[in-house]
Amino acid sequence: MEEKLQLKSQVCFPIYSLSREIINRYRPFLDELDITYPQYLVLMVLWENEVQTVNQIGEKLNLDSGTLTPLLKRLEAKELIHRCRRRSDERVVEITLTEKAGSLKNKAVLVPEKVVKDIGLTIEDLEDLKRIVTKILNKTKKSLP
Amino acid sequence: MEEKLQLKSQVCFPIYSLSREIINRYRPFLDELDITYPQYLVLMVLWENEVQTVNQIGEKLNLDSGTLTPLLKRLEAKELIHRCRRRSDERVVEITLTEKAGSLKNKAVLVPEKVVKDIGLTIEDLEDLKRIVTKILNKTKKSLP
DNA sequence: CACAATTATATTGTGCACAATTTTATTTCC
DNA sequence: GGAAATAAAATTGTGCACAATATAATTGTG
Repeated sequence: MEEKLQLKSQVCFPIYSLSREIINRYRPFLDELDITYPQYLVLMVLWENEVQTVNQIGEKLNLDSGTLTPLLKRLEAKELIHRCRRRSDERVVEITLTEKAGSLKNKAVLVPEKVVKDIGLTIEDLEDLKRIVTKILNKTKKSLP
Repeated sequence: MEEKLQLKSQVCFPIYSLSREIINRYRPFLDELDITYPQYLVLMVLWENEVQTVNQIGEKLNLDSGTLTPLLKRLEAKELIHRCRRRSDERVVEITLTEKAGSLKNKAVLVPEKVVKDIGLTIEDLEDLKRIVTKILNKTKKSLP
């Protein structure tokens, strides 16, 4: 019993720890762009497809409206997005990028490689990590109720 | 540039995503014990060593007092820990487990394997994941300023 | 011994996450 | 066409994370 409860034998703790650690490494670079990591993720989703509903963004990031609504309002306050209800269905809020967000993209694209270099990760590290994490993420989705 | 900014080519997003996913899988089991995942981590640290200061807990979990102080007060309110200033140095708050926390341990020890089974992870998944995540965590620590 | 520097924790403020509930709009089905 | 069911966001409330600052005790130094 003792062994099972030791932090070092836990599976989730290293992942939880690494997730926070990497986000902390992103912080100084994202501070320069005046955005947070979750805001950066939302912008990435939008850079891939410039018009999306709150729901569509939420599905891609696994975040609900309770998280997204205030986050999107902050992005709107920074003038990086517009929030506008769809004329044909007023329940839906469509999110679009502003020009300011477009010009941010040039700087944003450089951030991940800066972080990787900063930490000192190799291509092998990244590929190993991504392969196993993606594999397990797929299992978590398949095993849903 | 397009490719670099796609969510699927990001390193951190899968880890951030997996971390939240696993914590969500822990939730139903931890709900039965009436604790959260971060509270569970603090208890694990204490089950390894029954008397520790706030600082010692923070070092093991990489959490600061801004996070730990309110969390520890909630654990105290649940009567799982005691908080007591050290007589010989009043700056230090020593955290000790209550008997109630001791009896929780028997149930807590079973949680991780339930989660692993629930998701459908194999021993190989776990070992692969832990090996690469730990390797990268070590790099992040070595590369600190 | 006094006082500056250090140490340990607490406080404050912002921003996620997520559950539960509410609001408003749209469909569906008699 | 109107009530019930459904759908999309928003709201509310709790609990982390983390930066910045404050508070209080201890230690080091002249």
